[in-house]
Amino acid sequence: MLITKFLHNCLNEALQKLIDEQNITNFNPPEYVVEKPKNKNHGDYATNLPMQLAKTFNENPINIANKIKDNIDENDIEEVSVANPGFINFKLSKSWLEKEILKCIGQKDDFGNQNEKNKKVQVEFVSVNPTGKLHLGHIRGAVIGSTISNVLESQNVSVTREYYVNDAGNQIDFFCESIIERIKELQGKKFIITEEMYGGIDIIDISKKIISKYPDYQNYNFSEITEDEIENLKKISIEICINEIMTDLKSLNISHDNWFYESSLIDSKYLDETIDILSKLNLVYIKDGATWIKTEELGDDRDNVLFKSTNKKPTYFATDIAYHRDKFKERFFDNVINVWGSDHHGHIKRMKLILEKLEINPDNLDVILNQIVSLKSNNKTVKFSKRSGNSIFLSEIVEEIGADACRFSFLSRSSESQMEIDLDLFKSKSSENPVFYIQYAHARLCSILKKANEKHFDFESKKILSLKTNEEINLAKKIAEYPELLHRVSKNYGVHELTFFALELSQLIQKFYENNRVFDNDSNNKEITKSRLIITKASKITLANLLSLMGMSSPEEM
RNA sequence: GCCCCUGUAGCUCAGAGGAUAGAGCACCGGUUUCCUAAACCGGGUGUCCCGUGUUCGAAUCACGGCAGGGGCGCCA
Repeated sequence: MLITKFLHNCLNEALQKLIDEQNITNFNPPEYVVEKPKNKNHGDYATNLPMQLAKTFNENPINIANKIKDNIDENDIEEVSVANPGFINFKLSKSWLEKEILKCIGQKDDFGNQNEKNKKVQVEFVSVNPTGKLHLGHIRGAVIGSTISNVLESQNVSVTREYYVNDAGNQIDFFCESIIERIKELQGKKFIITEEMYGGIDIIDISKKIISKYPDYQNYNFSEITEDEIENLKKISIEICINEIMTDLKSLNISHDNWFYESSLIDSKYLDETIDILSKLNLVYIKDGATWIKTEELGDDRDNVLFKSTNKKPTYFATDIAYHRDKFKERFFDNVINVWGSDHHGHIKRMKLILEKLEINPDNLDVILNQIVSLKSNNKTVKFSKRSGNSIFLSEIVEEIGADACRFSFLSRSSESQMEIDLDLFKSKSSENPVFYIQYAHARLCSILKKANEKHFDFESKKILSLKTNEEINLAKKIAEYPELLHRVSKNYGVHELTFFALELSQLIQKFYENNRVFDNDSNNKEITKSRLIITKASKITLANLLSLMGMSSPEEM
């Protein structure tokens, strides 16, 4: 059981006893927290419960705290103390801690995992238009989405990682036009890149790949191209582009379970069916040749267009409505998590309003907005633009600083804080990235375990564990906290907490390593060696599990 | 004009009702016959953007400002 849950239970029981004793009726238990206090002198965990009760009990919180304290009787808690202005502090017993460490050894790769009820959750992330290669601005959502997926999976959630491919809008038309012009360029012919086209060098790259895979385009005469052939080239361009995106994502240790094509919603008539439902709800009307939806009536700022007047094609919003209906009504996801760039925030409200009309609980859709990543150079902010070609590609970053350092950097900021990256600083600092410190800690543990193996030290069968030094105890406490961390992150999606935990855990490991020799020349100390090998093993398990959830490697040597 | 996010140490950022506000980096000094020195130990005088309020208690909540970013398309 999670520590905080255990302590909550203890407190609730003690509180119930108190209420029974005092014959209090109509009692509403207050919201209170059990958390690790900032100051270690206040114990391992603390609660503010007495202060929250002060008003309803009309009594001094210290008195309440003492009464609750008297009602707590638990073997696993070594010490319960009351502190001003009304905290109850807990110190957990060493035997409890030792039990947790042995549990970790037993569970190995599963340590930290939970067996909650098996929910079905979809995480949709990246979903960048297939109109070029991924760049710096796309890394954040990719890293956050994949990490959330990993954490949820550890909590026994059945996760589908999905990429929504916007292959139906007019951006694709511009993309295809850009490809045609670049192929013409490669043919040595006249070409024009207009402002609305994609001018980045990645398009040249993709064009080259198209020619090498489909050599017919080598000498193709585009002045006579038919509609059908344009459609064909569009398909090919998207295919090649998606391949590039997949390769880039793979370099960051990311893969999706499902690639969902926007066009499939149109081809299957699922979009029309969905709009029909909204029509029957009297939410759809035609004005100025376009089809509109009455979102203002539902509470949005204004109405929105579903089908454009110019070509009767659906807008992004229209297909996205059908897409989300599909997620809930056809594929029965209990929860859907969308990792979106903050520029989509206006989209959330109207999507939720429509979901409600489609009899889907909007609370089952969580949107994680990550704030924009901007680039700073010479104290000036540079804006990314795919179209102007003003971007740094994901592949360049990964090549330069490595996937692990890249993931760590983007993971270590909370998603709602803006990131302004000075690229030169970002690259030059990469060797000082905390990820190497963390991995070094892991390598050092492996080195000890390797030595134990060489010496045929059997420390796992008899499991002797006796925590003595401060370093051992502090490290063990951190390890015991790990399942709590995963549970919390799976609820609040604050994946940046993982990086901070990894760093703190590594610091404790390094301190343990420096000050608590595992192998000693004195053969009388075999018991200590065995005990420390257990802690070493547990630390390695925890750190490796955590690194794996963050999508990073755990090197055994550095 | 309306909506969203952000403002905390020199820099990059955690902390989001609770006790003395933290970490990484940078900077200064020390540590190696011994499991990896990519390490360890020591060194922090902060207007928590400003103001007013709510509360036993505010960096955290409310209201009003200031500053930066994003959104308010028949783009996606």
